Amino acid sequence: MSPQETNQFPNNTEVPEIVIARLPQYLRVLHTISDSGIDVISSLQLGKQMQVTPTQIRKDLSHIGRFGKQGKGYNVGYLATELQRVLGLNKNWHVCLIGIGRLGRAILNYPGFAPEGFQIKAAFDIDTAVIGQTIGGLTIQPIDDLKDDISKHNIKIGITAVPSNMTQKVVELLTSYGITSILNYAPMYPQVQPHIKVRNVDPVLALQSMTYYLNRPTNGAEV
Amino acid sequence: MSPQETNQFPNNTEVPEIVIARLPQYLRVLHTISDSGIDVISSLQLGKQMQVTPTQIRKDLSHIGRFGKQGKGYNVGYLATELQRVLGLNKNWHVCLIGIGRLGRAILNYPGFAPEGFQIKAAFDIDTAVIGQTIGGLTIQPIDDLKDDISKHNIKIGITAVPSNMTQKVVELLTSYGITSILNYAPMYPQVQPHIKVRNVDPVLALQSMTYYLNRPTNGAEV
DNA sequence: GTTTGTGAAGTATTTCACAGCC
DNA sequence: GGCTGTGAAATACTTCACAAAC
Repeated sequence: MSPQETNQFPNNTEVPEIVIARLPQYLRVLHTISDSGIDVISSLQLGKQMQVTPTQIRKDLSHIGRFGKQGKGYNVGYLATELQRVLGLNKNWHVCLIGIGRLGRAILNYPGFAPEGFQIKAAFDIDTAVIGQTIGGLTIQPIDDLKDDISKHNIKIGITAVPSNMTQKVVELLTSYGITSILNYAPMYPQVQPHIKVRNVDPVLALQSMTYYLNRPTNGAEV
Repeated sequence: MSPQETNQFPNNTEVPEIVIARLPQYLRVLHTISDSGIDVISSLQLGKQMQVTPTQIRKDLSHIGRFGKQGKGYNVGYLATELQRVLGLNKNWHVCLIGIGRLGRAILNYPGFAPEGFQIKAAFDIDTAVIGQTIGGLTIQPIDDLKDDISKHNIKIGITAVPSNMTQKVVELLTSYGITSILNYAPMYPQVQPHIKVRNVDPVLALQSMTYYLNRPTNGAEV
């Protein structure tokens, strides 16, 4: 396949969402591999490093294109670039944050978003005691500015860090202004239309899904 | 089935992990339903509220027992209690935290764990500038105390908030001391033996799995 | 010789549909 | 009449196995 072919969608079937969710993980590992000076890697080696089967890597990648060379493997830099392109990570995304409580402040100060191309351009609250404060270089605004700021700053992603009982309302506000991607930190899962993507960050739920196994007799410990 | 029967394992086949991961979500919604004064709920109503199919709820619950009444539905309080029991959430769990950087501090101050029965009993770091400080009522200890503290405080769960390049080592340390449940905040997935459970909290990965859809022509937006 | 990309086979998970019970 | 619990059917996902490419 010649490089100038536009092959962003090699077939007309949907890429399974579970595959999409794995691509950023591949990308991240490719970056560390690239940093260590390795130029070419096989699905076998990559799979060993990630503890996934090489077949899964090849099958996943086959959903979005053909990036490898038989007998060789994948060019690390090229594959990373292609994954970034497919995932839309070759540009910056503008994000807004709703809810400047304890958690919201931590998010504003979290240094992990910007280097990955996610820039928090505006932050909102309803509490007049918070509005006007400057945190992490951003001045907190009243929620009424949300609509205008979304278009002004070309914001495509919303982060919600408001109390559970307000989250559904805030999510509906965001989607009514055209936001289709939401990262939700509240411990409840807002209901949205199918074309809206929500990812929930929920450490308590993660803990609660492990205690089940702490209760069992230690199966597999004989390994 | 009489209540005094021990039916914690209605059959000898494994409960799928994907089912276990959904049970805490059911539990959470049941609590809010209970708070609103409703005593009995059908899988249809519950499914509407959670936007999942009633069949899935019934099938999931059937893996761990029979909790409903035909023609009626589920007693909210009873089902919640049973889910708590099966998940091991009817007791407190002792947790330790490794890594007291910016993120670790936020975790120590996060008020969401304790009400759900997860108590951070000890916190560790290797930085002598941090060791000895008191944060959120806990005195930060050197990592060398980890082994003793795990047995002293009956700690069963570890939270890692150390840099990516140290996470694998810290996870191996924890598992070598008998920890089998780990909540990992580092943006890398540590490799562990099959009987060790790891849950990763990774907001950047969550964002990166949404940008794919932001790039597409808005499919489904015609709804 | 090595490794990809992929149909086919095999598993896992979800949904259907209905007997049995309230 | 309404709803659960569950085999059977359908769908989704993973793994196998191998032809084609290097």
